Amino acid sequence: MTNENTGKGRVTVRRIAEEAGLTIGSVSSVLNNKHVERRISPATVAKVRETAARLGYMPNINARRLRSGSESLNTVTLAVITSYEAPLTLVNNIIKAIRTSVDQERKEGSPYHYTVTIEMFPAGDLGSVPGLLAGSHFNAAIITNTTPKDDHFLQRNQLPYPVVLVNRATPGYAHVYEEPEIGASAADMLVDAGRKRLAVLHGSPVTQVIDNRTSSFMRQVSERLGAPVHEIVAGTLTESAAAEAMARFFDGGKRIDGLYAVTDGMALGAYHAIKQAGLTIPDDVAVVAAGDYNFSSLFDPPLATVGADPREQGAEAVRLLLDLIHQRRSRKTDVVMPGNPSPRASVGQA
Amino acid sequence: MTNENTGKGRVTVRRIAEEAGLTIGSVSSVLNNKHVERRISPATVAKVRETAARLGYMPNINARRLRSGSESLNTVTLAVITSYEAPLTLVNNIIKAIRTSVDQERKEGSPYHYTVTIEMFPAGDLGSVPGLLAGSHFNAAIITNTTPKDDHFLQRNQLPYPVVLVNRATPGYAHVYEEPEIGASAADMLVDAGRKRLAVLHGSPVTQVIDNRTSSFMRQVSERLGAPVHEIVAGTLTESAAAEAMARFFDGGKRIDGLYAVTDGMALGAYHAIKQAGLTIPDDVAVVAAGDYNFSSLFDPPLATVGADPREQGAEAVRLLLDLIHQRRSRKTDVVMPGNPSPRASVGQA
DNA sequence: CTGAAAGCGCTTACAG
DNA sequence: CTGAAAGCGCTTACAG
Repeated sequence: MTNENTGKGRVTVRRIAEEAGLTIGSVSSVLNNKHVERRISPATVAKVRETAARLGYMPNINARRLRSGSESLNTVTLAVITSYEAPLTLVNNIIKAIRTSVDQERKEGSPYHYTVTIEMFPAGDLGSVPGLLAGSHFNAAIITNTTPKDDHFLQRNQLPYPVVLVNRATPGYAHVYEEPEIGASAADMLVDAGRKRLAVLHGSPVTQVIDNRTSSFMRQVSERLGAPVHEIVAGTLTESAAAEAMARFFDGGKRIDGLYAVTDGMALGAYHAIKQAGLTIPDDVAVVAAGDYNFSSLFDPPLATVGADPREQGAEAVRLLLDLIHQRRSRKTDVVMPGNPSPRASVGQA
Repeated sequence: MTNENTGKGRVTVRRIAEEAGLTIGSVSSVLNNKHVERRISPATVAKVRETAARLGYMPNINARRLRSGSESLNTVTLAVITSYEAPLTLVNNIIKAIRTSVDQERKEGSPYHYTVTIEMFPAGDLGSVPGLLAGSHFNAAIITNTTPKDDHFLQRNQLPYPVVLVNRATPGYAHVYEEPEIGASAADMLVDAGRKRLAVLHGSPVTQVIDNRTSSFMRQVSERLGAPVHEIVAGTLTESAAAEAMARFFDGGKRIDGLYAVTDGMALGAYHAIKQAGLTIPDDVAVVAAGDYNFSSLFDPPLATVGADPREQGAEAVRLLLDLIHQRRSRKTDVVMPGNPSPRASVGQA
């Protein structure tokens, strides 16, 4: 059952042909199930199959696609690049949007065929993505969930193909990002509801968008109340990490009457901890979040949110990338996604 | 700003060379930023860049990777294939698991480099995935969220490369699937809690796993209570569709005291509708769900679940696929993920 | 039925 | 500084 290919580099059709005493043409025909039309003898077929299996042959996909002609000609490879610490919510929205846009293009008669690859990198190490600098792995990319270190990397190395950065403004690239004053509307919602002792709940990795959401909140609170804001920091951006961080905060005996969570997933964790602490929402603690999921209105009580619509953001990023590819928009285009403040029961509003 | 390439097929280095009066070697060197070491004149550099931009040149990634030598040699392309109607939760878990497994392999000195592509197909039209039959687009695949029609397709056309089917047993392939009696444990939980008027909440697309979850529940209820089960069918498997379907059900004046939702996302929607109807969980309606997310315990009240751990399932699928690739396990391997019944407050348990 | 050869688009030594 | 050529691994006419 074990692969017999030992230390001779990857197995190729040539290797199989040598091993089986045949030509590469015959080998290829059998491997592509063309042996019937090519009238290859059963013995040869069997020998090729046996040898390929024994050596653990895996075709070189690049060679196959290159050779397979017309289809390869119009293939555009799109990469969705994300740090792997970050939630995949945004990536999901991007993938779905690619699907939609590409279907649309095809209906309009576009000759292109798109392939989507996912690349993940450890936050701060964007440079480790293979083919990133050379452009040897994809024709265009949407990059998201970068840290400041990654942003510096992008600024030093202008990538030589169409790129859309989501949620981060770095000179020289096209961007789609959430209006940076999202946090200020959150602050307004809480202050307008008469809340005075406020906290912000955030966590790692601190991407640009998380940082914006946090700092614009703190700035606005300081401006309106002149009071400091508690910073509650979770280990990660997950629901459970948020619940733990909130529980620790309450265990420390601290009290607040208004909370801003930088994602609605974290708000779900916060809801749990608040209720566990015997407090009610919104009477004891009003809660507002920036939105990433699409079901905040189903929370109990329905969660007030201030973020940009993440589906629309994914769609916009894909639209922009395709426009860059087809040279319909400039590489310096910036699209700002407006916040969509939705006061709901969690801040005492219907 | 518009692409000047009109109707002459895709632009290649050759085309740029002709257009600029140069050789393809020079063109390639400039496009790869090798013009300094190759001491190419500034005039030539400018001309190449201008021409490439004007024609809207996009390199053929397959040719680049093929030519770029050693790296291409050991590249294995993995596809994650899913119907695009289905939630991407499982796909996320698979992608994360690939990342983990691949990192692990590299630490152990594997010479392979993995590339991940995502392919989506309209439920029931798996055959539309490019390169699926020929194996010309990837070396191995994890396929999930198939409908019975897709399963028939797979059975008729045995794919000529390693494949792992997730949540569906089709002859001739390796599988990872949830223990099919999940629904029975859900029924037991509700019946043991003294509930008698039960309903199941499900929706489209009806994949094998959704069907299993539903039918094993109905069978077990019928066996233990001898009573019929209400079937509440949502338009899709989303949270909001579930909320709407439940609201319609209650509006119709129907009453139940126990609900089984086939995903926990749907349970979230159901929670909302139940509370809206002025009912309490679990006193009026006990709720249990099969789990796809990882935060059911943060629901209010914490949601009882019966599903297999989706992260573990993703990890297992990837492990199996890599084993098939390296010929360490047989193509007929079946991995059954045991259910993990977690009674929680939503069925009246601590 | 099988072998020998062309060529996909590209990069990179090598020779001038 | 630039041109001409080899060759990545593969598939597919074409000639026997």
